[in-house]
Amino acid sequence: MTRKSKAGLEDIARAAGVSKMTVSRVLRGTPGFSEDTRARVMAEVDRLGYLPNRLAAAFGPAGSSTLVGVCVPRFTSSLFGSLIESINATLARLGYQTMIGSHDQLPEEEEVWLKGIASWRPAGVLLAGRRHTKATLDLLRDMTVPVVEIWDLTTQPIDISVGFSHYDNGYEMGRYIAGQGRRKIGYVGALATRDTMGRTREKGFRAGLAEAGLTLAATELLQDRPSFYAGYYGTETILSRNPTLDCLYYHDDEMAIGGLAYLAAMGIDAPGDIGVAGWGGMEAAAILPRRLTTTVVPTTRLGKESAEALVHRLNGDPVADVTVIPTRLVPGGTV
Amino acid sequence: MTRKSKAGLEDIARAAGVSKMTVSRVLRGTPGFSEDTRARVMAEVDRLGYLPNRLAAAFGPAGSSTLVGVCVPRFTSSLFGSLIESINATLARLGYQTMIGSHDQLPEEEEVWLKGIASWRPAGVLLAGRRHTKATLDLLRDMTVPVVEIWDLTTQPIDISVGFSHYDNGYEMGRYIAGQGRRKIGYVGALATRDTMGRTREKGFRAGLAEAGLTLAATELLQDRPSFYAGYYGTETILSRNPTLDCLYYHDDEMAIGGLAYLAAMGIDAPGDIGVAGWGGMEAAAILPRRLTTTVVPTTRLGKESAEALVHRLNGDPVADVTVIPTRLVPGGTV
DNA sequence: ATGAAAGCGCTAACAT
DNA sequence: ATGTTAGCGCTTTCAT
Repeated sequence: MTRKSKAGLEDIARAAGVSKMTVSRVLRGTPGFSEDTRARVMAEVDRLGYLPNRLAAAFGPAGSSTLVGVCVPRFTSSLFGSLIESINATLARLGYQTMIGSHDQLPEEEEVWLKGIASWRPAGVLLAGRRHTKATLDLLRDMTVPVVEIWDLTTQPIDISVGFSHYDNGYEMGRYIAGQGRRKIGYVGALATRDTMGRTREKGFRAGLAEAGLTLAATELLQDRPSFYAGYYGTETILSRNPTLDCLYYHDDEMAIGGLAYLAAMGIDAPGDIGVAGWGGMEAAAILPRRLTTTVVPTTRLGKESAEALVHRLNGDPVADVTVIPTRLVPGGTV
Repeated sequence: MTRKSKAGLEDIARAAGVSKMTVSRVLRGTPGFSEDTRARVMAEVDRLGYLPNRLAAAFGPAGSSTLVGVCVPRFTSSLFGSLIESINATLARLGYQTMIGSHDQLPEEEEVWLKGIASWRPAGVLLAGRRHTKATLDLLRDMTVPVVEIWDLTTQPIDISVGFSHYDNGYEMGRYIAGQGRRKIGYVGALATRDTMGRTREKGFRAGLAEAGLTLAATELLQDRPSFYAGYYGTETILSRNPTLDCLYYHDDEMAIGGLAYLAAMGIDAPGDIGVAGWGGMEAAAILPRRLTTTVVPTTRLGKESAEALVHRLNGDPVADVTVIPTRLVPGGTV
């Protein structure tokens, strides 16, 4: 089934009247051939439609793979979508191929993914997971390749960390909302049973409120993944149990927008009757009738810098252990 | 830099007192070993933390790679996000690893991506591109692996095709909108200079309108990629030039929702003053105050069926050359 | 500037 | 049930 009808180094060498080694040098630009030879070799490469076999190259003692593994919670989120877009574009530009995985906030799934990926001997991996299993950490150590932890900043980076503090994001929003005069504030989260970064933001949020002498009046943690729907129904639920809340902070913008849709459907005015704040800075948040108050995360920059950090490490260039990507709380018209 | 500190088949064989070949058989479950041997081998595998080297396995004469390449226009779209999610989940479940790429509707970018991927000798590829360069077609042929064209249905599938007709989607919406009594209809598209499937839907849309004796009254093709913003500004533009339009059909739901945001901001009522229809069936479309009229595309099913088709072909199981994934026009409250 | 030889870790084919 | 041999296509080393 997987027959190779293709020419190899040997075939080109024969056709060009040189040795395999010379062809290899020409192809990789390693010194050791004349201009005349180069031209002859390249002519044959084109004529025979030579397709390199990186498997063989990566397999050999040299072991130079250009495969990079990237694992995120999921792809169905505007934020992770643009993060992947940026990482992939950056890696592709630098000559690497991206292998993906999603763990749905389950460290065990990340572990399963990593085992499958590790056997391909990737040049490095980027992980957007909150937690890692012991087996994952052991494997990462054994792999002896650069590991970039992205999205959150970890206190103990395995290798390189590029991201920002979710705790600080929540804290900042807590202070902002308290400063707007809101007093009975609720939090609507998702993936209740899993350790998401949203929970970290919630912790920071509580601390920010505490700074102003407030406590979180209600919390609604849904089992579902964050989504527009989840925000819609989560709002319905939290308000049915706590009708007097005057502000809601959401796991992310999609949920906040879903919440706004619920409020609009019920004729509840935001920010008049109730304030709404999201997180992430998705594009849609900026074109709402009233722009959503949220924390903007520069996903494109984060993706680019994390991919570049990995490649710098591979090239032996100096890389900071921790790179902070600044986020920005953007007050909108909803709180 | 890429040193392997890991045990190989040889090490396990020595430790278990058998040959490499026996270890290989145990690991792959190929017949030819006793239960006693199996237990002994597996004990050593665990003890030594053996990590298989698929590079070597795929490289050999057997050439059994479990790498699959997937190329879509972009990742920053709710539809492609859930498509990738579904493809990746399905492939992972079946034991494959996903390598990604995006071509931004440029066949040349798909070609560049494919060349990078092909050298890793993937087991197969899934392509969501509208068009392919000649070099791409040649390379796909030379690769001798299954190729699944997804998203659109092609008249001449290279190998396997899983998708639906974008032309029919547009046609159906054209007839529907005409049937709703709209008469001065405009189309707001994106990526004007590229051959997108949106253009195919537009053609079908025109044909659907023609069926009712109507012609498209205005077209606004933006240079930008489809997005909420693009829909917002595209609507502003088309209406400033054609103030009397009574309905707008958009490249996708994100643009339609952006359009609705513009209309709301300007105090223009939908569907009262102007009708709005999108395409794709993104989740947000269903929670708007008035549900968006759109064509729902079952991205999860499409992803699953296309990935399964690829694996069936690899397993030698029968596969239909063309699989139609039905879409559904869902009338909402916007037209 | 060029070539010859060795070997990466694994599996198919062929013994025993 | 188990072992031995050969070789996948490339790059590294060490000649010349």
